[in-house]
Amino acid sequence: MNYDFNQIEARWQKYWADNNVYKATNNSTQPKYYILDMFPYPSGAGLHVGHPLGYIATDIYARYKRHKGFNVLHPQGYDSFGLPAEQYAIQTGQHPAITTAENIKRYREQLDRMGFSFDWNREVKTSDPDFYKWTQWIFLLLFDAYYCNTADKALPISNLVAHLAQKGTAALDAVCDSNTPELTAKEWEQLSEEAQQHYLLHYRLAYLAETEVNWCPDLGTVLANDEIINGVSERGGYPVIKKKMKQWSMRIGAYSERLLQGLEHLDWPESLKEMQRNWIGKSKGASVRFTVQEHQAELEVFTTRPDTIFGVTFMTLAPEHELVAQITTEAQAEAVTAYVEATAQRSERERMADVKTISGVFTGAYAVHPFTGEQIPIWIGDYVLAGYGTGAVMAVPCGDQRDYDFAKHFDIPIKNIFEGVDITEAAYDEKGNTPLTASDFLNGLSYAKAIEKVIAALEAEDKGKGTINYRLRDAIFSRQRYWGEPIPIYYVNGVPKALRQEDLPLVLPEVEHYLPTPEGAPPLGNATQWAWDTAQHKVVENSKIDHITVFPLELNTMPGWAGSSWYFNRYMDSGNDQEFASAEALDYWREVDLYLGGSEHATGHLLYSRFWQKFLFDFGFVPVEEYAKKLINQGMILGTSAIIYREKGTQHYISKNKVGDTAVEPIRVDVTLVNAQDELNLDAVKKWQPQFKAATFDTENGVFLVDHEVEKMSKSKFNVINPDAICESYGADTLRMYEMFLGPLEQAKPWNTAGISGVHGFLKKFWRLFYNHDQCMVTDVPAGAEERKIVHQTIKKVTEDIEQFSFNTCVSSFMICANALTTAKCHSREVLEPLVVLLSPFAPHISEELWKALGHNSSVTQAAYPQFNPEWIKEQQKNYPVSFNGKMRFTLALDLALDREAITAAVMAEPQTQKYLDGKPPKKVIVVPGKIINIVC
RNA sequence: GCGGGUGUGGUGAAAUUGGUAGACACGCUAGAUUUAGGAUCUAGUGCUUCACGGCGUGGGGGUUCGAGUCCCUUCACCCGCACCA
Repeated sequence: MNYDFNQIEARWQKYWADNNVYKATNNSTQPKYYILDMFPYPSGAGLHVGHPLGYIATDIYARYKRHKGFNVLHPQGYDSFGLPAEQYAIQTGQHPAITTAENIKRYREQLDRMGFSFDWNREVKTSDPDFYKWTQWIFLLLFDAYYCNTADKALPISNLVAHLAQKGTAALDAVCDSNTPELTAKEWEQLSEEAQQHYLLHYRLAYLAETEVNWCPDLGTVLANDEIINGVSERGGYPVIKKKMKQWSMRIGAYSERLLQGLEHLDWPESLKEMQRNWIGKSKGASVRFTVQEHQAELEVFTTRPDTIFGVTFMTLAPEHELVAQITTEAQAEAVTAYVEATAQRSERERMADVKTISGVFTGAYAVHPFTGEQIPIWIGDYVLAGYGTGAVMAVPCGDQRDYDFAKHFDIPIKNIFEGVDITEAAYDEKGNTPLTASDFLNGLSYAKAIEKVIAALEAEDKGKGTINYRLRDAIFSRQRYWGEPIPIYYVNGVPKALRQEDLPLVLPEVEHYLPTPEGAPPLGNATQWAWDTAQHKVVENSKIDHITVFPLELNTMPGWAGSSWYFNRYMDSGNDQEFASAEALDYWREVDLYLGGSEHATGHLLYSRFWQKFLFDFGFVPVEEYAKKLINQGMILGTSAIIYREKGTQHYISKNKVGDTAVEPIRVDVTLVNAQDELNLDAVKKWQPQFKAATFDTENGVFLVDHEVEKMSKSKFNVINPDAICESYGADTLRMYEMFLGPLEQAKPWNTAGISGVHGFLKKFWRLFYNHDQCMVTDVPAGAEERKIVHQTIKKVTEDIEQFSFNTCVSSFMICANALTTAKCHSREVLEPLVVLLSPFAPHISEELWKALGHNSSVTQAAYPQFNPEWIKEQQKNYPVSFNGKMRFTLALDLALDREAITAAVMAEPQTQKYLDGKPPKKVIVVPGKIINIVC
């Protein structure tokens, strides 16, 4: 019987599915272990070889943990709401649900082909109403909550209402919008019901507000900060501009400190934790209030350097700052309006591109210095960001380079407050011990002391206070899209009202067009039929007009990260239609023990999901505040694109080495059209795309050579390698082991199939330890000492390496072991049996088959993990001959040893050693296992 | 600019965490076997030298009996953030 992987793999995959082998139970006497992959978005391109890398790693670990006696939860699902399916719908009219279902089917086939041990009974899809019912439910929970700083947790909004009714905003310490007016209890009572509801929006954790948003005109939607990369949209790379819009937001800022503190105890990659810390961007400083001359207004600024307050020579406001219109003098009005408009029209990208150009305009207004009473001119400049701090800065040109440059550019005076420091060329921005001068009561003080003193003074005079500022901004939660969760809100006279829990899910309605309505409403405005009626809770049939006009529904949908912010809890109890998961299930599984996914989610999904988890924890719905104990980022598998050169403006292509000085442009061609020698298949390329039909090719030595570039694997770059093809020619077990063998899990690496034959050869060699053609080779003859040793070494090494997720070295260990047993012609059951179990997490199909060859009737999945036997090792080590060869050197007569401590003990017990030491204890014993021993006296 | 990371043969990479650097695999060379093979097996393969030997973990310096590993310095590349007051 030869190693017929295709037949073996298909058979065992069917067996596992038919027998529900990997079903996890929610109660077990075994310890639990929850292993999770970041679930994929099912794209139309299907899986490429990069996707399974993480799934293979978690699958190995899951299977290992099962052997070790754990009740393992290893689920999989789909993040199935998203842009590509919707854009396909816009182009073709095909409902995104159909596209998505097709893609999921394809994904599932590909995943099954690789032999993963997922518990598919628990599959989730974020676009499934049974799932998004609970996404909507959590949204309403957030809508119905505010953040109480006193309790340092989220509380029901009813608590806030009670407080307002009793004391107004007095003694209220809660997170709210910066423009929230203060109220007395009486004023609160006098507000109309509507006004009260509007007022509460300042506090709700899911709230509706007029905010500055990132608007992407080409996508026709707003985007969150993490969805913008280098000033353009993450999806599609379209320009993004700032715009004021009424949008739903999530008050994630309320959790800034807890999100920051929570990182301390997480076993996550340091780089990723650092990214989150930077994103949260905590900075300590002070807020200072400046009064504006001839206006009632006060100008509040945030500064990390309140010690430099006597160096202030001007103020700068962001062009979007709300005071701009109010304080600008008539003389300056024209210039200011022009500047504000010009800034608004610049895209985020343009604004980022020329940070060097200094621009700004004087408002004509003056602020009053809180200590000196001096007049300070108020300017506008786009180097001040509207979204950070208060959108206004006190400019200290002597201590801040940007203020310095601005002052120089506009000829604003610069006042030096640093003793003995030369600022004729640049600002002095070090936080050193340089004493302050010309700073009244701060004179002579260093940085730290001055900050302390000035904050005390500000607080004493009620002109400011010590404060902490976070860069983290509230997350915009509305998207003007069709293919997302409907927001379960309706409006009564413009006041947002929550749907009742029994009205959920608010099912996504059918629409004829997936684009915004002619009136500019989001795509849901096209819906003529909602399965929901506001007042009577009846199904509305063709009567949208009445109800929608009376009680319009929210037409925005939720962003892509809504469903992924809590899905890990759903797997614990995915079939539950009463709760998002039962308390019992949540108590049993608690949290994800191992989470694996890419680092690109650092400031998106991984931050939002921590936020939602903390919120659910505050309300007692989940038992733990952090949902992922340990997280590993797998490195991306990169593709190698094939590049050919086209002479500019022609259809003439030139082989790689003949390009020379010719002006050419690089064109990507499909990598599958290129052979291992970098030669392009010219016939195939002419058929591949019409533009090559009439092309001419300048070859060298009769062949056309291509150039390469290593980059992200993507359909648009024609460099995608499909795992199905690898499975077809080598089998899933080879693919699994080869992907692990490629290099360390965390490292990014280009895909190449150069080494795959080595791994495949190992499996064939391993097979031949059991079968020689039709003859089963397994014997009951005991193995020799050498063979036992190598097997025990392999058990020890592989087990240790799995625990450290060092799967590439595991594969090497298996190869070494197989080579040794082959050379020794050892077919002893005694050593083959533990090896099969050891190998089964990596190559489950072949292991099942060989387990059967050993005479077992059950699946290898149920087998106990082989134990490294220290007793046996000790027994062996008694026989290690040790020879003394010189003053400080011993050589052990073995090629490899197992345990450094054991060898040290053995050597110390040697009479030769005792003689050498002459009764004195050694200073240090240095052992290189199996090799050399040095004893230092 | 700030933060994080990586530099080891022709290639992917190991290195028991301070202990024979290059395990294992690809590739390459030679040979065996086979009708043939992208099959299997054997031997060799860091550089240099006919050889003894010498040199080797981006460069320079240091600590140590001993450094790829620790410290200082410098260079190169990758990733993230970036007018954050």
